[in-house]
Amino acid sequence: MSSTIRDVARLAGVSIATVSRVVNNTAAVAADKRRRVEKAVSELQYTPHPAARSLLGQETGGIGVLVPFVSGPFFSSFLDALDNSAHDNGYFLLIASSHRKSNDIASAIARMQYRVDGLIVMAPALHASTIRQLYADVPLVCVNMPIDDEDIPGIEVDNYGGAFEMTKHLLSQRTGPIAMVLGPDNSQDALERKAGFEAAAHEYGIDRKDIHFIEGEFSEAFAFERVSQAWASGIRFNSLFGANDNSAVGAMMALQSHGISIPQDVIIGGFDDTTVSQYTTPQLSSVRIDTTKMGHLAIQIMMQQLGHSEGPASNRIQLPTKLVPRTSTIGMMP
Amino acid sequence: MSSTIRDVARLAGVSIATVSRVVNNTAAVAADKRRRVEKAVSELQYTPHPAARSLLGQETGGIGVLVPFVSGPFFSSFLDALDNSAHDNGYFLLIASSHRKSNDIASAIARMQYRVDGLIVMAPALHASTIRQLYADVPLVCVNMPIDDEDIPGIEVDNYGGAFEMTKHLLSQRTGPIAMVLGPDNSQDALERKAGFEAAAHEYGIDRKDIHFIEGEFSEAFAFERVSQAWASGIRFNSLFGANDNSAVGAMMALQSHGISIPQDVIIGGFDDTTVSQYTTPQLSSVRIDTTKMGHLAIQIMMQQLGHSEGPASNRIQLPTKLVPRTSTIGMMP
DNA sequence: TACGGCTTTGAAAAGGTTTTCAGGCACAGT
DNA sequence: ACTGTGCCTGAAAACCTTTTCAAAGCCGTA
Repeated sequence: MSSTIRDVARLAGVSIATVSRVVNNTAAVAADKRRRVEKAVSELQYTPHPAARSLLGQETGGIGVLVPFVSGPFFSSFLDALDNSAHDNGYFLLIASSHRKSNDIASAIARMQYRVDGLIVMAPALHASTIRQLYADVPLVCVNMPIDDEDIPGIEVDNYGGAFEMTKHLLSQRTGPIAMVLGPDNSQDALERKAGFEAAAHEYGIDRKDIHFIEGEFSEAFAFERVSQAWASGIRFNSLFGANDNSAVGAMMALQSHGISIPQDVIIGGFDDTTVSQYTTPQLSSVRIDTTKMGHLAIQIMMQQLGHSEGPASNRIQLPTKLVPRTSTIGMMP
Repeated sequence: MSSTIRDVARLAGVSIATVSRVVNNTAAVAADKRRRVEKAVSELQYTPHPAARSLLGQETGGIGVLVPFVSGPFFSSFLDALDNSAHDNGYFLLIASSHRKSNDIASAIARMQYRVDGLIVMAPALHASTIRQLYADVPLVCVNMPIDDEDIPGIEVDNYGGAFEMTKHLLSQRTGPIAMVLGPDNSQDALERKAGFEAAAHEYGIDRKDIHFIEGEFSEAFAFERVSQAWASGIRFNSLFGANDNSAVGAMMALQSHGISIPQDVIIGGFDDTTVSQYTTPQLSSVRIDTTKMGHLAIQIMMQQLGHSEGPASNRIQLPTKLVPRTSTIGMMP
């Protein structure tokens, strides 16, 4: 069915070495032979077998990507950016999701052995050095996760700063008791957001007993339930910060179902600025992470690691976040 | 760094053939040698080089996936299901997006040559036989696109039926002039939805001059603009069907910005039942496609093609759609 | 004419694995 | 003791490509 370099050589009346030279444009070949080879290549629709190439230690042309989930607006727009940039650089993506379970990560990485030229990993519950240990032979770029090794390049999101800014925004609109729906506690980004929240609350002099933490796991349903419980059990607050948009939306629904008006009674802010935040009523204020830029940067750093380009000056980038105020936090001061 | 089958053989004091037999469990091996080999394997952390395997015509363990976009709730939840099922079957995914441009599809497929054991393609603008031609050597499963070859397995979404049902729903709530925001006209699914819409409108005896088509391209912004224009230019209708949720939401925003109340003045239905439909005000009625099931089925059919399992009885499946009525279509009869 | 240097070419090795083929060995049956 | 049978094992071929090495051809110069 498919033709090999031998078939091409035979048809063109040259040696396979010459065919290889023409195909890869790697050395001078006489004009007439070059033409004959090119003709044979297109006639036979010859494509070099990538396995043979990578067996010789050549590049595979693949970049492995590990994310907690494939779906969801946050991850999928990151993947989209990754896909675009990779494609532009002549690479393709091998994608695997871990669903936040770390044993899946190990097996996914094992399966990528020898198949990729580099690895882009987002695993908020793991440390970069753990990943590096799992697959040491290949350039690694860590995104949005704790990077505990100087030498591992990566992109860190300013979760702390974003949460700090959002919390300040909330408290500047409405002071008094405040609540936060947390994220999963093995998740570094969730912890950083919590820290930013706390710092801002302290800066505003909010009394410790007026700071309420509500458990969450980055999901709308869970947040709905826990916030509902909290409110029913008498916990009161003037403003609420959700560790991500899902949690904030769940909280909004829960409070509204208790007859609370947003933003008149309670103001709410989220994190990630996913698509939904524009469609809730009121529209949800959030903290934007530029996932597209994050994807482009990740590939850019990877290309640099692979020696294909100059890349950014440093291979350790802090990605800023941006407060996006909407109607869920715009209310009158009491 | 990484060890080869030769290193294992040397350490265990056997031939490489024996190592291969132990690793693949492909023939009887004396108990003591087996143990020695296993010890050596774990000591050296030996993993067979996939390139060498696939060079021998073995399976690569990869499945290529081609989708128009990676992001967006519809595609990403499909990808998520694909990823889960593939992982369960020991396969990993090579993902590429075409961004609806067909030349990208050709190059993406070319890049997957020899790297995958099968191809799952969703390319609503292309025909299955075109894809087959592009890469003939490998099992193909086509999803949500026109399948013009008896022998190509695939999953067809009942776009016609879904649109028919939604349109009937709309007209049963509110008769009279009706509009539809179309999809891109090279997109088979968009055309089927249009056909279903027309059929239902005719069945309800709606006069041809009371059926308005508004251009669209499956995007919210585009729909917003065109619907706004249409309304401004005096076109009137009691109900509107968006070829997908994005278009329906765009239309809703446009009409609301003209002071029209949904559902009091105009009722609106969409298609795809993406996440946003639950967050708009009013909530958007839509037609659900079970993307998770779609992904599972696609892998199931692929496994069957690869001879790994029985799979469903037929490898040509019509995936039903389901009407999900919400508040955007619940209004009083005039 | 002879020789050095340059360009172009092909033969062959290497890369890591699976699989075929044939040989070796032990054991049972005669 | 000899043969047949069956199980284990290792050598070697095959998969497809890139790259090194050496040879061959050609040109110009001494």
